[in-house]
Amino acid sequence: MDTKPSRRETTHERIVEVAARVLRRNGYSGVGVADVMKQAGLTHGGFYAHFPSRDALLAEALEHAGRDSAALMGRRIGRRVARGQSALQALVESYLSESHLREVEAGCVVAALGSEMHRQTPELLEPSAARVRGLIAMVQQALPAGGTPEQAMVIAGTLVGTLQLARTLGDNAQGKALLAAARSALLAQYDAA
Amino acid sequence: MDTKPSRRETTHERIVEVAARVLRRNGYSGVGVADVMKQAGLTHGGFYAHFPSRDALLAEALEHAGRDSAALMGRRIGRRVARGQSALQALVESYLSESHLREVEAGCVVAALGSEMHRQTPELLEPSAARVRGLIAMVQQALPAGGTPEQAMVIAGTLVGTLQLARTLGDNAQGKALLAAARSALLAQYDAA
DNA sequence: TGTACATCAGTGAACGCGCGTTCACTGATGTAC
DNA sequence: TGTACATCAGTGAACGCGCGTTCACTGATGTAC
Repeated sequence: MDTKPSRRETTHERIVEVAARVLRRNGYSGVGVADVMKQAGLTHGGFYAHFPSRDALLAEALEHAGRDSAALMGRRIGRRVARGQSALQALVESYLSESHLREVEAGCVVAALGSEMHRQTPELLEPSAARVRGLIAMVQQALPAGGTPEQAMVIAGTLVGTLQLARTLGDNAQGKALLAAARSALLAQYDAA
Repeated sequence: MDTKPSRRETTHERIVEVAARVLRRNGYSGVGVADVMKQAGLTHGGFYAHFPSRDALLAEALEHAGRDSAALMGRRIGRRVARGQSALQALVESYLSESHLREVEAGCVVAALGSEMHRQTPELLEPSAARVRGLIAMVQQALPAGGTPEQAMVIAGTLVGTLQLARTLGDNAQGKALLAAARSALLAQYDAA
């Protein structure tokens, strides 16, 4: 059923992909129309043939970034589960990995934007809140049988907060110590094993 | 020993106080020189008699915001301890309170800026990282005897992440449920009682 | 205590720059016959 | 299959605005005698 995407659709998608990475790397206010278009191989004038406004791009970029990082996380979790880890252990160790510490622009959008989300206009707040709900749902799915929504919320908060603090302290012993502390605490408390 | 502060020092302090609030409310990029000066009752031209650059103001504002919110939190914790709560319970319930959910501009600077900190230039990154270490130290002090640095790190991460997610979901049932879930989980796990 | 002058905090206009947005135009794609 | 034309994606110059920063100036504070 999928018809081949038009040139226009391909370009649109490419702009959103670039924006989804820039958004995570630089934050909401760090996404510039001209910069994104340039990275997509275009000139900035054509932007408004694709989006009614910069905010409309950001809203699409948020969704794309959410799907993108969930897919990446899903692949990593899958590999760990195939090696015998529980779903929760795979999630916690993937999320609180040193790769995720470094790969901001491909990583969790909630960790990348968490402290800025509540300040956005409704047009961006709603899709941002949806990313938070999505993260909590992802954690919930990884919980062992009997895991409660409350547990999923707390774990999601711990993942996001710990990753942010670790990124601030840096890709060094201090940051890694934070990740390691949270990994072992979460697994000791919530993993069925 | 303190000599009365000069007019210049009083003004300087007032500018920093305003900036410390604006910084938490609007984020790093939301602090404008003209806006801060206006809120301090001045015109923007005088700014560079007080600070070599906007970044220098932000560095001072970070420190001020850290002391400011630590002092506020300290007072609230003191009142709860006087009523018989443990230090950890007082910290957790103050930090994850609905007041703190709402009072962004007087609240924890790490929660307010967490996801933006790692993107700052060294001049701002270092004072930001110092705020993170300060928060972890504050948690450590509230832990019961035998509490480890690793526990302090995880609790700090959970506090910061949960507050951010709750703020994003809003001052409503969803946000409050997040706070409540984290309060009971943390106390069940780490409070000596 | 009172006056004259030097110092200094703050004013307000101006600057250069980057950004989001608009728009007339161009060159390529694709359709009609 | 080939040509003529319409459609459409992308170009690049220009706009208005806000921002950080500079600077000559003013009015108030405080010191010297």
